[in-house]
Amino acid sequence: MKPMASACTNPAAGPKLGLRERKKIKTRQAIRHAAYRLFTERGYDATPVEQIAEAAEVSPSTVFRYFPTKEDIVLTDEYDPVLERELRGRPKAEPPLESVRHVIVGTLRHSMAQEREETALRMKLVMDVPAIRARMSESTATSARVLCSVLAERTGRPADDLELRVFAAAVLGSLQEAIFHWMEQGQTADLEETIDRTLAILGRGLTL
Amino acid sequence: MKPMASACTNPAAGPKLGLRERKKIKTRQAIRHAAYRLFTERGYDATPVEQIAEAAEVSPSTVFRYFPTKEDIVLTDEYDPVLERELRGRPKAEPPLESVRHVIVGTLRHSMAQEREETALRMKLVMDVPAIRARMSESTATSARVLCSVLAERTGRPADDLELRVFAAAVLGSLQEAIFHWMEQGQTADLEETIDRTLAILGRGLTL
Amino acid sequence: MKPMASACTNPAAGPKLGLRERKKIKTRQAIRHAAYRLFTERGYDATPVEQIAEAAEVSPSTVFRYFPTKEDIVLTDEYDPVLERELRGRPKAEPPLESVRHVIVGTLRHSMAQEREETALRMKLVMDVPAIRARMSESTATSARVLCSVLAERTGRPADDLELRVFAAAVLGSLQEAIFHWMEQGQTADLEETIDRTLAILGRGLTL
Amino acid sequence: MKPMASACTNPAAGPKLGLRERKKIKTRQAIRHAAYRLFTERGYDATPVEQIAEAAEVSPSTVFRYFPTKEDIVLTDEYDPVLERELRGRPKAEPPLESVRHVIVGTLRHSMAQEREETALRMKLVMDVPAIRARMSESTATSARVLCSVLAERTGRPADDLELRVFAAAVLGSLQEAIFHWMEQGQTADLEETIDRTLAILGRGLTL
DNA sequence: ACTAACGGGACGTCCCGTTTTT
DNA sequence: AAAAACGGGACGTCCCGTTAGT
Repeated sequence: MKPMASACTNPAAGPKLGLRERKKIKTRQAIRHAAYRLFTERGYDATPVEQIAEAAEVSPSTVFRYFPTKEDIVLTDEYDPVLERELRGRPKAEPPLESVRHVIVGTLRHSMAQEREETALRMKLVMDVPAIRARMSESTATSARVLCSVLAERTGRPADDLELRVFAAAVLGSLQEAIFHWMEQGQTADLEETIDRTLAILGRGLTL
Repeated sequence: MKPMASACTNPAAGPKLGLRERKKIKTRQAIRHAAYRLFTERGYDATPVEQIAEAAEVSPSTVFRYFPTKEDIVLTDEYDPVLERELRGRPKAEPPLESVRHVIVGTLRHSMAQEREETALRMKLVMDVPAIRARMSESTATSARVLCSVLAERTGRPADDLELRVFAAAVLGSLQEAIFHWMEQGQTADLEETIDRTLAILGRGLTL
Repeated sequence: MKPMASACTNPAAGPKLGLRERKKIKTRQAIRHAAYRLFTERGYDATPVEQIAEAAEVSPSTVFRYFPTKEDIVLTDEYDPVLERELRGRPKAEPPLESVRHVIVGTLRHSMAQEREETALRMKLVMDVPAIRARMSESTATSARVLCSVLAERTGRPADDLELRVFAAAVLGSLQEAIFHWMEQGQTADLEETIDRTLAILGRGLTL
Repeated sequence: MKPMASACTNPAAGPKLGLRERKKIKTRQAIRHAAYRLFTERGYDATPVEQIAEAAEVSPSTVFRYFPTKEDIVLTDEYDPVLERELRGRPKAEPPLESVRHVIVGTLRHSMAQEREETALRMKLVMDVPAIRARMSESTATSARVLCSVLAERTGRPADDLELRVFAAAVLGSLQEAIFHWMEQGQTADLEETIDRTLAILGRGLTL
């Protein structure tokens, strides 16, 4: 579940990390931030990696060392482990859709509070840049697998059960659509409420 | 709705087309066939447009005129108009999910009958080649818009109604997943039945 | 047999070639000449393709269109067909070693007369630049195959006959060594005589 | 003379080496083995040094310290000193070609007995991978120099005598060709006999 | 009109030398 | 002293728009 939020790679997180580790995290963020800024200013396709490197004050090689491709600058995040952990933390008896709802809403709320700017830009990029939107589907697929595996465990079904996979695909696909919808409305609506409505639609069965 | 089938661009289809038109369609198919063959032999990324052109006995420029990008060779099809027409042809009173089911199953049955080879390869490519799978999401998005617009008309809702969009996203996302599932099972199951089950899951409401 | 001479790609050769063809040959030569000049001035490794392109007044892309790799600028030539033709032109009854001698000496004489500068530089590059010397062995292998096939025909043996292949390998290997030897002597000796001696050594049987 | 055999760097060989020395040799072998395995699995060009390092459980820097370049992993061996020693060990009066025959056959027999697997893979790599085959010629050139110097001593000629160099070039070139021939025949023939025949051809004088 | 050739630029890979941590 | 990370630069591939020949 990385739809739209970046992982919380707070450099001050653990005091256990060596200087090296901390520096790496800082570099990673520097690159991402520089990229986001430039993407906003002049667009994704019009921003060569070289300029990102320059803005982040690293060499292009370094950018590629951190992010295998340019798209990964936007897409790589560390959310799936979070998703997995949070989901496992929900009570076993809770209806799956309800668990998902809690986790999503919670995560999103956190993102919007901590890194509103960046989260919003990320959403915008996913919406607007075809190359990124395209790559996004890979991310979603990964999250879908994670979701499946957690639900498989909880329900005792095999992880490649059709129903499980349909569940995951429908939920994640719809959530992305919900976010797009919300953004196209100018972000005027209440995002959480939009998500609630979306999942409710899925829960009640698709009729119109 | 192009998930996995190519449009029926049979050059002998309509006797109405002028010689020029028919030649164009033939070229288009020659390129596509050459591309498919090469993609199968050596992989998508390892096949430059130039080789496709060579195999199809046209110039790279020509490939380029027929398909704006390489990915479009795989993805461009002419299905959405078909989808739209078929959907409109369903009785107004029919539940939307049922209409979709009819259209999808019908289309797929036709594809598998007429162009089994190519349809299968196409599915395989969509599953296996990241770049294509990625672009696929664009296709799906387009189909989603078409689906929305038809349903909007039928239900009298606005085309950007949240519920409509969630409906479309959930249905199309799940269908793709269903097809992947079916392929991973070695295509042993009955595809139509798999689709029926998938849509039934969505219709009854997502519970596990 | 491209050991050290470049093919005679005289642009004025055939009056039959269209403007397009002639221009291509000119471009090819322009690139080669520019490269040779720069290699001489500042060394092979120290000359990036970009500078070659600049000097030849074409774009780097064009350089790569003409020569798949930088090494090919030095190594690609069109000599094997010449070798083959000339060899076939020799009387069937002539001892093979004698035929080879004639062809080599003749070709070399021609190169040295027509393009002395370039031939010499080429030899020097093959001697001095490891990467080129390395690639040279590929060239030699190709020539060896050509030589084998001609001799196979003449003698009625299969082309992969051990004796044939040993013949070709020994001859071509020794010739290269002879040329290196001649160059290291400061090109003071008579090259043709050096070659004669070399082949005589092979002909009489390796003893010391 | 490293045509195809790796030096016997058995870590348990000499009890004289200090612990440190032995560890170095082990690392060297670990890297080489890892590299060989990966080259076999996925090809030479497709295996970055970084992966080799990973597989050998050392850092890329370390690989780099042991082997100046990637190609050296395959090519660096310690055979020339062996060649030299063995050659010097042959009786002075023995015809040079006979001495060479003895040494080559002996060495090869040993390699095939002790490290058949690795020797075979090495031969295969030299045949199949252009980059390695190319670098091989460097090796051969070095061996040729060694061969020349030994023969120079024995015959009292200068080391850069044309005849000496032709001798060495012809012998080593032909030997490689013989090995290729033998491999292409599916390694069915007797390798030693093939070598005997090859040197006999050279000894009797090149006629067909 | 059609097609070949070119330009220009981005991408991503690799290599190897240098600087920084550990 | 060993390693990790970085810098810098070259290479070669690809794409797609433009120009120029046939």
